[in-house]
Amino acid sequence: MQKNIETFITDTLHKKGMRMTRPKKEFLDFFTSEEYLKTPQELLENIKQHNINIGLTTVYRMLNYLMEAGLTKAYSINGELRYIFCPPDHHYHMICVKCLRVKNIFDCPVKDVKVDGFKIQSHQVDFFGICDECSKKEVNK
Amino acid sequence: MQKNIETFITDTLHKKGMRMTRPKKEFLDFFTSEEYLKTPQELLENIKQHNINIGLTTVYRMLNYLMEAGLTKAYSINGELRYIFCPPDHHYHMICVKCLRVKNIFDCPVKDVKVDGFKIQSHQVDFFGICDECSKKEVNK
DNA sequence: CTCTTATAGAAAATTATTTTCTATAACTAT
DNA sequence: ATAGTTATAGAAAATAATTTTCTATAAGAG
Repeated sequence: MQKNIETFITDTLHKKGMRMTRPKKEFLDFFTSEEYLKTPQELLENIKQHNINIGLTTVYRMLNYLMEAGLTKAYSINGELRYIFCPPDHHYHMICVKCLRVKNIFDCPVKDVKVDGFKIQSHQVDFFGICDECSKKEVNK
Repeated sequence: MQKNIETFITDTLHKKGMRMTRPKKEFLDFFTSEEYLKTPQELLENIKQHNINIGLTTVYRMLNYLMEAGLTKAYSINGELRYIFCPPDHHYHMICVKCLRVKNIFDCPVKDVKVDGFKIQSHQVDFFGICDECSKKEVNK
């Protein structure tokens, strides 16, 4: 976890009277630098593989908190909810449909416009494709 | 449900050895013309309000089937999975963040391109905003 | 119209998620 | 630093969401 993200999240927590603790840090340390869409279970397992012990409840609580804070996004893939950390100012996702790797894309060309009677408030653009590594693995590219 | 959609889905079902039945038709009749993101429970309730009786299991089975067929999309909103029917050739969604109304937008300006090592295979663009009706209801527009 | 087989839906089983509870640890004020 | 206050972690229990099982029924083929 980059220092600035940790500081940012710690400040956000404090504004709500919440505390930055070891389990939260351990979770964020892993989650904020994870590149793949993961289920809560997978996140816990991955973290435990690093010999770090936190509870599943903490994973759920952090995911809920980060979702509310707009710092995480959930995708329903094959009936499973999978999560990815979203840096504060990201706009696009590039998602590999094979390995579920996600890349954040920051530059946003879309302006505030009115479409078909709707005032645009926010937007998300998600591209689904094959990442370079999965391309290499393909027999029939 | 428009005739052409029903025919299209019936054909798709038959290709898999599945049958078009009264409960499936009742569900599709409602779901394919529903404009708002709904939970499975809500869909069932709405259908029952029309004095039509189908089971929750059928709702889940149809949603799973339509998701697989690419004819439905799920959004995780406030921790709830909400579904919307997607016509075969839609590309964009306009989603009202207040009432969860969804409009399909068909024209797609995005081409097959390679971005940051990813070959784009499909994409989705989801705009979140305030629909015209919710705009009218707002005190502070 | 008959026959074969997918189906609906109730109930049970399973899975995912949230809540409860209490010892512990984080921050505040001394 | 240290003591006091209160949010917290995480296990267990509770709940909610979803899937599976099972069998009478109905769809569609011939």
